[in-house]
Amino acid sequence: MAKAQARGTVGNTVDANLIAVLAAVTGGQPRVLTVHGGDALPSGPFEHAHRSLQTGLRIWVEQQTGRPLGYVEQLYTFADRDRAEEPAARRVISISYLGLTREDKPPDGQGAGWRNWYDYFPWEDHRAGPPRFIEDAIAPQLRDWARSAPDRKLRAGRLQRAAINFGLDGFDWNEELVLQRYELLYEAGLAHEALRSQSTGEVSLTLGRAMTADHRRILATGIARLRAKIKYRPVVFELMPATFTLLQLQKSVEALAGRDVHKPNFRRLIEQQELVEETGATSTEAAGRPAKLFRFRQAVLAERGTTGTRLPVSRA
Amino acid sequence: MAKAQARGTVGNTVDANLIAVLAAVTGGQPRVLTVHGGDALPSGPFEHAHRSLQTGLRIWVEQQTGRPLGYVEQLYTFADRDRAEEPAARRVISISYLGLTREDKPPDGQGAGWRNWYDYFPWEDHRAGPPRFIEDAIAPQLRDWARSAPDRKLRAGRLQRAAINFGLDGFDWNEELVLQRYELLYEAGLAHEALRSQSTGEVSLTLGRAMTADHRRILATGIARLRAKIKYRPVVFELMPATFTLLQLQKSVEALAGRDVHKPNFRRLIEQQELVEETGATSTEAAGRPAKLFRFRQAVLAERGTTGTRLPVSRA
DNA sequence: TCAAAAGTGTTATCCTTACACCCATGT
DNA sequence: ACATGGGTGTAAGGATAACACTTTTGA
Repeated sequence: MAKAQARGTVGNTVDANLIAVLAAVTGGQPRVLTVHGGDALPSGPFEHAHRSLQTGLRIWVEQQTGRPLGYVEQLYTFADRDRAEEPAARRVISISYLGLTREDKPPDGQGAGWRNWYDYFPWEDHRAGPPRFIEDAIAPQLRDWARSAPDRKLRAGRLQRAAINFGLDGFDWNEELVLQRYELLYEAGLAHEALRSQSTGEVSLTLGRAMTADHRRILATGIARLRAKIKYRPVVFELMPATFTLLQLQKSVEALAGRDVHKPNFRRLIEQQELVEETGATSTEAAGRPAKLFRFRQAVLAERGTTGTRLPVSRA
Repeated sequence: MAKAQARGTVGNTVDANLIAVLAAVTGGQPRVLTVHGGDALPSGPFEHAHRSLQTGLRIWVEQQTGRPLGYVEQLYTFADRDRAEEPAARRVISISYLGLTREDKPPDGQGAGWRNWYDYFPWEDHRAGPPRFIEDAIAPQLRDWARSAPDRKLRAGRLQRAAINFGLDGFDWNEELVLQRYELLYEAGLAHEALRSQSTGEVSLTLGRAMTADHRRILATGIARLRAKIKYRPVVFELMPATFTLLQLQKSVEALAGRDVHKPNFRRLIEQQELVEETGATSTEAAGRPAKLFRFRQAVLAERGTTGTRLPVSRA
């Protein structure tokens, strides 16, 4: 039965590369772990000694960051030659993962550090409403690009894609379309990573920091996955300290989703779903009335195979 | 920046294998394409000549089945040694895909053929209510397995997992937990593919046909993904002929989801979402009053980046 | 006339979202 | 007093699921 796998494989071996989008939330901001002085995701080769891809990844990340890896899920595997920088004498397959941690201590040397992920995707942060530069700077450039299409139909298609993805012309903003937006900007020539080296090395405030190779695409994939996931799986808690107030929890969700949430309804939703339990203690860290401290009810992971954290978005 | 990728890769090359879950719906039954006389999924090596993983997969599947591949999405990549059959002198990475087609003509030779996927997962078909053998045969075996756990806590955990996954003890059936159910049976020693060769070669009517290597796990992953996806993306139409009646559409959805749907509400939901448009023609194929023929409104793919086909399930 | 399928009308219920408001604490 | 955050009540609107019923065809 395994004959087909043996046939024709000679000379077609590849290198397998593991690459991680490691996310945390600190100070109300979503962060991603970068290495090599920033702008590269941690990665390393999959070795024969590794029992599985995930264990290989864990080993690598722990070596590079000095921190154990908690929740991990696979993102995507690719081997496209399109965007490779080198002519590639040998073929490389990249298997990407999303990991969630708490940014409790600074990562070990080697240029590793945490970075606000909106540095790379400024247009994704709608917590104070849609950033003005979407209408002012991005939309015009996308419309120019649309107009440059050879035929009428293609032009209309491009305009519509821009409108849907960026919430223009009456379309609602959909925070999950992170990857589609990045791909659109890339297609429109507004996100080529090469731009960085050509220019002064300065970073565009509206079009974001570039990253090594196609790491920004992988990061976009990770953010999109996380934004979708927080709505139906209780993964936010992987990013929270052991105890937290409901406002802290809300701020974390908002940081990830990039949009504001309706406070009273958020609290009801969380409590009604019995995702958390009171610790009995209260916090006076923030101004105002002391808040009850909560902890995640680990039991829910066993009780429900499914279940998540719905977001009562604020349409205002 | 690519230094980390170069370091330490020597001697760690692997073979990359592409493997496909190809689904169709015919005669109201969900089918999966198998090769080698059945019980193996089509697969083949990823070659350096392939521009990307997906193109490699398309080439392979088209060779093995003589049919072009339509909608394709990546499922999962794995390299676990756990379930490998051979001691594995060389390491193999398998990248699995889900593809959707129409089973219009029989596939070309080489032992390829379409098989009802419930042959492999009999417990997944709840279209006529939960199969009686879940309570009669599967549940008792799972409870025995739970009882065999060394400590009290583990026993309780196993019982609860069984209940959640198979809809026992008052839990609702959740059709998306296909993979979790298979993994549970596997863990409980009820789904080891090895059983087939040990026994008379006969197939258990309640525990399903076995497949080569870990292909059944991959198939479970594909079914789970498809069942989740039909609820928020209009993918069913990939499996439908150019024109169809609403009942045919409903039957296809039911075949995939493995559960019945409320007819009047399903029709309203589909029409209200404007996923389809009338062709003007009617069909008298089935008994009863002639039904209007519809076609998928291709425009929706452009109009919405998102949107799907909700299921108004029949709780009866 | 009956079976089989196509369709329509309507209702009860729940969930989502929003609005309005009060409470407790520190400065 | 007031700013800041905590917390409760409730109502409008929409979506979901169910029930009851009529219509059109072929056998």
